[in-house]
Amino acid sequence: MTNIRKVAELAGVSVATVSRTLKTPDIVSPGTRDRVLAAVEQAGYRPNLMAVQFRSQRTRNLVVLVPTIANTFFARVIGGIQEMAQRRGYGILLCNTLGDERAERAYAGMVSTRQADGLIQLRAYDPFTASNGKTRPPMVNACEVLDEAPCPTVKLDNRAAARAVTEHLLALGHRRIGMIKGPRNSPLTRDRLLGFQDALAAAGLTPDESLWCPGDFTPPSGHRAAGDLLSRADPPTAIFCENDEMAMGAMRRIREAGLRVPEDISVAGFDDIAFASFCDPSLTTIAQPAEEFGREAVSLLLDIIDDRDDAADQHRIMPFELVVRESTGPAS
Amino acid sequence: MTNIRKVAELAGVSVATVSRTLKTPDIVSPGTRDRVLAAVEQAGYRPNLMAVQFRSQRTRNLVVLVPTIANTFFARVIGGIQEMAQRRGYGILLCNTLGDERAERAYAGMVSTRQADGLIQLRAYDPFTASNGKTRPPMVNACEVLDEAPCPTVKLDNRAAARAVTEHLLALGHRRIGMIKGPRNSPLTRDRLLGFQDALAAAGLTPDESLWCPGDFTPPSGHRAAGDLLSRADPPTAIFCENDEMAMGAMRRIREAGLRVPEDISVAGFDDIAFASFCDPSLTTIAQPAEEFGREAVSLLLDIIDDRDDAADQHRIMPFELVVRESTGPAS
DNA sequence: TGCATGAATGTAACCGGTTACATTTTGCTG
DNA sequence: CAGCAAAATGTAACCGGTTACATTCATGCA
Repeated sequence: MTNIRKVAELAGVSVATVSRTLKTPDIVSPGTRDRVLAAVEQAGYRPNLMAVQFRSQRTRNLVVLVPTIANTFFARVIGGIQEMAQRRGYGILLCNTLGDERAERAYAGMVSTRQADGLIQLRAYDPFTASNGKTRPPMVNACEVLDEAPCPTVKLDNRAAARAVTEHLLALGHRRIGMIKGPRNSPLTRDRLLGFQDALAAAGLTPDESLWCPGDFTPPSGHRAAGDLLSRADPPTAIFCENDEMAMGAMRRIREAGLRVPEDISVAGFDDIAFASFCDPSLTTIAQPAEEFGREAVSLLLDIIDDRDDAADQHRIMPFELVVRESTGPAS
Repeated sequence: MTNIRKVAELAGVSVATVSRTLKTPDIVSPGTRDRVLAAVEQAGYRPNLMAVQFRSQRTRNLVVLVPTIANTFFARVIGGIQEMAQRRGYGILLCNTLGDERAERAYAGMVSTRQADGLIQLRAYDPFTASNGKTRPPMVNACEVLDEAPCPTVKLDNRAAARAVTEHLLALGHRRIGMIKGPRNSPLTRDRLLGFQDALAAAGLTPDESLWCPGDFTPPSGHRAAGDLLSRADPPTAIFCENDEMAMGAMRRIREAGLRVPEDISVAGFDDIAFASFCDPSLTTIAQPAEEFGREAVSLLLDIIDDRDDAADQHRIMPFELVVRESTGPAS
């Protein structure tokens, strides 16, 4: 392996001069500089970044904990994370946790053990809970956010967005509205449910909890839940799904039952994934700036790492937009 | 920072004993072992992995170059990579390259500079081409594979798979079959096109190149290309899309034209992404073991890294399966 | 010419583990 | 109890950069 000593020897200078030529060329005399650069070229020298990182105690890597990379929305968020990280000179270590807290704590250890400089968590769980009293490693919580997050957060006003969807359905004359929820115990699911109830309450309706079905954000779970709703004696005229993937599954199930969307049943989703505008019928949903979530999370995290004073307590609320497409129509 | 010397002091032993207690506990006497472990506990000691990696010249990280993480198929492949890497004790550094060769070469540098131990490339490009005569860093090329890959590869027999799809369409009586291609210059696109031609030739048909439209594997490009095909004087009765995302876009466009799938036009895709079975109509496609691509790639890469002798020249062909669903039917 | 000053360069400690080799301790046998 | 092998532990070099501090050298001025 060609190291800095070999280059120094080749150029007839000391290792310090080689290091300086590469890091602060202006304090090296032009003659020496050229000689060193020629030697670098000749030896095909690339600095061993492990040594650099070790010396500087900075890896310039960030750990990202993703519940499921298979989820199209998260894929977009990761795209944004990746883009901003690259721009700022950081790499990302992707960890697909499948929501397993033990795995998340293990991955979070990569920050404690200096494999990475910070962590972005896309789920509502603090993997550093158990870390005993020590200073918290740099972390940002985005997308699905803890209520009392001990770190900066980036999230949507899920309650307001869910309310907007529900109000849209109410305005179309729907009164019995089914709900396909996300995983239990999630603040995100809870907030979307609250927004849903807010809208019903504002319209003077009492919510019917028998129309709330559990799901897990995958198309099959939406399919199953919709089947459940359709089998009721008095099925809903509209279904609000907490994400688009479940909405796609639900629409499929409705058609399998011989019913049409939106003529017989309206369906709304959440996230505005790429397929939302290409499926049939195209999906009414809430558009979120997914990539922007990622970019913002990286930005906040690097603020902590470079310890900007005001960085620790930043909480960003990202904008949403109700996108009305073909899957919702007047109540029959 | 608590380091190994602090722990050694606390336990009243040498740093070597601490190191041995953690790495090879069996060669340390039980009494000392307990004392050291207690000190580790008390000090809250976590080994600095940067130091470990630096010393051992192994990062236990792998770089993954992915053309677009937004593509559902790649998301599954990455899932498989991540799973196998984790199982073998490696982390993955994800790089979303968007097909930019300059970026790919830059990321590949992470291996040359020891930020990672190896690289998985999911696109047909060798980011180490320019590296002058040196020994090639460990690399595996998967999914979209170079013809004369200088490393192990994992791929599908794209030609045979495309032929299978086309034969299915021919069997349904289709004679004018449109083709929506992937990006030019891609061996993958070329092979799928060859398989398509193989089937036509075997059926005694002469291919009509005017029915081949360019696309880029995204839904909008499929949408556009389908519009193009429909505007022909004599549009095709079936369209074979080189991936599912374009097929979704194409189906959308067909319905916008007031035509039905498959009654008026059949559509077939490639990849069998999650939505293929949930869209309307569900999509006839080629199922690929996406996660298995990822797992296999990691496996081969680690074989090279641990230099198993026979590792360098392995080429895996993964199985495919034609999945016939609702989007293809008899020619009208 | 002698000396001060600053620029250029060299020397070596350092980061925190690992491990070859040296040294000490333990346990066993005759 | 001597003597030896094996087990346990300690010492210090090492990985490859960075950088504080030391040293050398050139320049300008009195």
